[in-house]
Amino acid sequence: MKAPSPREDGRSDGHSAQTLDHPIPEQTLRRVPLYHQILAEMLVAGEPYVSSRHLAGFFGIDDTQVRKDVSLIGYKGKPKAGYSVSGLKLAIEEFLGINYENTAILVGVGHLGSALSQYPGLAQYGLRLVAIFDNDPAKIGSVVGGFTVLGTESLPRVVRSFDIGIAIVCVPKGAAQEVTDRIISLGIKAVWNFSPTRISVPADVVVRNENIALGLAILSHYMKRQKHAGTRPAVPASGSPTIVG
Amino acid sequence: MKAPSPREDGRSDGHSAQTLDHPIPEQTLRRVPLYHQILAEMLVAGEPYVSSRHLAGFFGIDDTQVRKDVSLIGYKGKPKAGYSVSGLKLAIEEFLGINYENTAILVGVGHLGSALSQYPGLAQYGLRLVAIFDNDPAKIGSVVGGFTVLGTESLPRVVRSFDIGIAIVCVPKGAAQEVTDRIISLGIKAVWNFSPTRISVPADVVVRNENIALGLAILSHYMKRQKHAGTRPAVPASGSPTIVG
DNA sequence: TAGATTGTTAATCGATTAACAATC
DNA sequence: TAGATTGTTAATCGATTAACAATC
Repeated sequence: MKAPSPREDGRSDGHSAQTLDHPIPEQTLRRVPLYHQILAEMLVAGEPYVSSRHLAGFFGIDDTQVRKDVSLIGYKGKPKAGYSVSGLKLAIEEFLGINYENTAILVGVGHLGSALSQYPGLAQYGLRLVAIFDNDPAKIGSVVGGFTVLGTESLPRVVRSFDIGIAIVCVPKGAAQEVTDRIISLGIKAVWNFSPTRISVPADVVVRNENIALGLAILSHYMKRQKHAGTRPAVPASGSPTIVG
Repeated sequence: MKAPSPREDGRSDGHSAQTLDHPIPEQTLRRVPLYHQILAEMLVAGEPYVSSRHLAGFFGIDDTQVRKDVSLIGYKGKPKAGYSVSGLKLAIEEFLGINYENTAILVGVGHLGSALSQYPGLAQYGLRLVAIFDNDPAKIGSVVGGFTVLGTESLPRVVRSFDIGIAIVCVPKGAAQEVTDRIISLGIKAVWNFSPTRISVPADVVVRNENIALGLAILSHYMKRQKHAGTRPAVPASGSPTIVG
């Protein structure tokens, strides 16, 4: 198997469009959506202000870390009061770009694709699903989550008419790269890949390879360690929470 | 909203059981499952050896990084030849604990729970799903992915009879903490949480909070940056791939 | 005002990368 | 053997945490 050589063929399998310059640390980018989640719950609970210390407590991190992250996204708090919950939440949304509505299509209406097409979290983060596709004649024409499943021959027409920004790929392993190449040839610049394999894209396209099973592998390792840890004396009250992406 | 105080109440929302000592860097733990995925594909392709340089190429990282990671999991390569694909793959499986069969239950048979109960990737990583549960009378008794949906009153019986290790939680936001507490009271020590909220667990329980929408937030930020990056001259051939968990 | 909290600079810590001897 | 590749120690880089002045 040949490894991709991004320097030669201009393809990469990461957020290559981002790597041109790095003003925002990757770790900050991982934490910010977590803050957003807490802030959304606080807003519902009607809490007007939150301190960096309080926010840090949810993740077992240092409060300086929170202040630095907030500073990086360009939001200012009030000394003594803390951060405005609604203000910081909005600033994060602006920073992440989740209040711009992004139109999306989904390709591959299997179990996972079907679940995603009905997942309320997508709309919550500004994603508007416009159409779903499959190449199985038995599925084409059926209705899933309010969408009529279209055949892949309709891809060019739909992508052009709706100015689609994101393609969600949920096809089987063997079809993932081929489907992705085809979608990209239609002009789509962002791919959210849920197929159980990594895909490569040209340097001007953003891709995020999700792999649900990878999370299981990490969980599995911690379970194994925990079993063995039981044989050693436990150190009480020293376990602080860890964020594991 | 009150932040959890792990030092006081012994609860945390991370892999607290792991934080007692840290022999393995968190970043290594994130990369190792990615290596495994590539090695699995290479094994199918019949390639006997792989060099650290080749493996590193898939992720745009330094080959020294790969050698250090491999060294941390305790596997040895052959100078000049590289690593045995099957040997390293097996060593990773041993290290992650994914060749020990873990029995699991799944609670909450909504769209996502239903998709997960039929996801072939679970078995691939050593997870054996034993039963699925819901509290909706309309779902109880129906068959999803080969499992008859059980009512939650059957939880104690099933957990005890099958020595269940992992609970996969796919219930709505409002029910997640309550369901988790109940499961833990039955003796389960690992929770894989797919509900769209963070859950807290006692220090001796391992939890992994997955949130599909967080990935979308990160992708969204990169898309936004990419749009703006178009106004600056692009630096060609410098974009190396980035792993974004 | 006094006290609490932000924002930022400096110090520490950990992770990545470079250098290179050991090995086949 | 010569050349390629591992394994590991040292140097660099980046991220976290500590310290503290500024602010309300």
